[in-house]
Amino acid sequence: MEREIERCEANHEHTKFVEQIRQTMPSEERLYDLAELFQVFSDSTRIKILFVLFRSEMCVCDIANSLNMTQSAISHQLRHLKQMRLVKNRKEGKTVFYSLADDHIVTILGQGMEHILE
Amino acid sequence: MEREIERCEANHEHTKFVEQIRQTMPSEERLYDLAELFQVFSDSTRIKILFVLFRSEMCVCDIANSLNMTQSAISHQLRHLKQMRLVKNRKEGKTVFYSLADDHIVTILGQGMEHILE
DNA sequence: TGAATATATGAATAACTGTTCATATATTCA
DNA sequence: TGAATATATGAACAGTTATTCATATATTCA
Repeated sequence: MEREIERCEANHEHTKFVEQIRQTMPSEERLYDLAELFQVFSDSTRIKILFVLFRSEMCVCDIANSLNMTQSAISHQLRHLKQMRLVKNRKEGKTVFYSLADDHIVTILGQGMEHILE
Repeated sequence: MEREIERCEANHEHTKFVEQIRQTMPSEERLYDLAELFQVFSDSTRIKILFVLFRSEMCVCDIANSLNMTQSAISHQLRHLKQMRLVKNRKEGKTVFYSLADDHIVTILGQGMEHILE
């Protein structure tokens, strides 16, 4: 798709093109939510947790052991993951089992992995 | 130094699992790279830039105008996007045109958008 | 050449984030 | 009951980050 090249000179703030972009851009709120979602993927501890849960549901203690980290650190991160609806949990006695919430997670991680391996 | 493994009742049943997970997990380096990639998606300014470039290539000045931000702020962010190979650029005289680097970006943003709209 | 323009970048700062530590809550079972 | 266990959470601290400001670099053109 070819496009006419616009020169950067004073007063292009109101060019048609810039106006179009401003109008077709998702709302500030959605863009913020989107950034917030990816923010959850932006920490290697949280990514590790997701990889672990990709295999099967697991309790907090086992996640911590698998990743060689403290229960507290994992619990804090699970909180973020849950808030962003990337994981869900179920309680069984004293134990809380976490699992992946939906399929977007696998796709997103997969695409990310493809990108960095290119 | 290896941390002491914390015991929980559930853990007794899953010790073998924990070992398996440790072995099938991607390397620390890859997990770190993956987190770093998503970190780039985790700021709404950078997401806005990607949305703008999704439409067509564009010079720094026009991106700044479209988003109503300073040239400096945009330039700093484009640097991050370029470092992570999410955008590429070409120079034409004084002007530098940026564009999306590959298709993973569209997929990742699309999946993210689907997730938050659910 | 020098003025004008487009972009890049270093430093500073305010805001944010992940982990640890201490402790709270919730559940089981003796 | 109370002890033991699993998880959650508030506060603090160290490290990171996005923007601004000032300025540098690069290019065009008169």
